[in-house]
Amino acid sequence: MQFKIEKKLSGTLARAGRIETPHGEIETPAFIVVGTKATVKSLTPEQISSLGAQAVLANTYHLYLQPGAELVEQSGGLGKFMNWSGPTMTDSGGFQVFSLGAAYGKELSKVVKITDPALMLPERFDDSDAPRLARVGSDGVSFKSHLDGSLHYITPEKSIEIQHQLGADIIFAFDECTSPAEDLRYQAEALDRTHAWARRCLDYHHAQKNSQTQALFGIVQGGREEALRKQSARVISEMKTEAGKEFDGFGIGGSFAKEDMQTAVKWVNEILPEEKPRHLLGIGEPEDLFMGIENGVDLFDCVAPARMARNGTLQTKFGRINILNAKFQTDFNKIESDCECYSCKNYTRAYLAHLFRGKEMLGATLATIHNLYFSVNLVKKIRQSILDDKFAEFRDNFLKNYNLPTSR
RNA sequence: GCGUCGGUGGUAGAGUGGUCAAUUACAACAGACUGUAAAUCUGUCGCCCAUUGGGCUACGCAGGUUCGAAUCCUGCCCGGCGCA
Repeated sequence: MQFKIEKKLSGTLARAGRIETPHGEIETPAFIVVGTKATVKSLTPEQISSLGAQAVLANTYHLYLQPGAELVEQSGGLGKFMNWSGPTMTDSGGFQVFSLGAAYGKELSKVVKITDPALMLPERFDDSDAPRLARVGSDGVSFKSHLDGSLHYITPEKSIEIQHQLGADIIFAFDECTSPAEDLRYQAEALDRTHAWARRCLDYHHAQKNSQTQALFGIVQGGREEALRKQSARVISEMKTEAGKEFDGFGIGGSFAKEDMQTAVKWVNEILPEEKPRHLLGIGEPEDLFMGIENGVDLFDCVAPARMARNGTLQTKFGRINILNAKFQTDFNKIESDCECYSCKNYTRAYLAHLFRGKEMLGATLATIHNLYFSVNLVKKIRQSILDDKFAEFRDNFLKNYNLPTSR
């Protein structure tokens, strides 16, 4: 994998560039489409490609459980298996440490509000006895399968081994994504673990020949704490094997309070080496994309557009609409005026409303095409605005419209 | 005509003397969703005020029994089934 910066936007950390992988290029900044179980839910690869997506991110934990990493390997690797010929990535399973662990059964999500009850606890308490499917040990994480209850112990080496079998172009170190509700003591402890695991991932990766074709990104954690974030950025970016091998790029992970996200990203990206790509894991609402790019992020992935699409919420430049609202039954306009996606070029809001009310599968497909096009294309337009030196103008104009509280 | 079973909120369908404005599901109306435990979840869902709460009208129609009836009795109307 190689990364080239084409243009930097002065006065900010923003840059436009391109990543070369064995399966093609990714022009950055880029919005990577999520295909957790080797499928972007409801879409064929042709549809993924024609909406403009450049790469697909799948998940180690999910594919390990089903259908199994060996099987994917036998089939010729992730891309071959799912018939996606472009670049692929796999997340390490680190997010599942959070979503199936501390966040299991709770209302905690990847991004919380600073006023969230979970953050407002008068005192921290130990809830490690609460039901959860993932438990952190010193050596790795034990998972109780959400599919059949079977037990699995994932170590850093195991995660990399699975990711080697899956064979994506870019893979991630196994980390511990922490809850934003954890106290400083726990965040520091978890960060030490994430660093130790990163080291083991890096060592294991470079001991295998897969390291010649697959790139490994290290993940920065540290929660909401400036000192921890900066420490993590330094540790991960300076980490080397005995032979001097480093991470090929970086992920910025964690569960954020929305209000803290910008500062956290900035702290980190001011430290990470400029010449390597940075991926802001799991983030991708429009405001976040502008924020991330302005603060030096090259890659995003986010399930929100696809999930929202399946649940009937569609993106427009004037904000979201819920296609299930009564008024759309007789609205014969496009989902979004001026949108060039397949769904907008061929169907009306009224038709989408009908499909959703009838619970027809095509509704999910058309909505997903639109929402993913919206996010992918938004980042492409931001990229172009960097190349044209019109970033601030484009951002201000977009956000002004997007946040209009008026009719959509 | 006789017998029999049944008529409950937009729909289906619980309830069979007080804890019933009435379980539940669907529909309807809104909301949420950020490295996918998610084609999911949450709220509202007789009318009128209200902050907790209160008032009113309601379980085919009309009477009745009872302190109290969706629930019991009588008659009527409507529907299914059986026998003529």
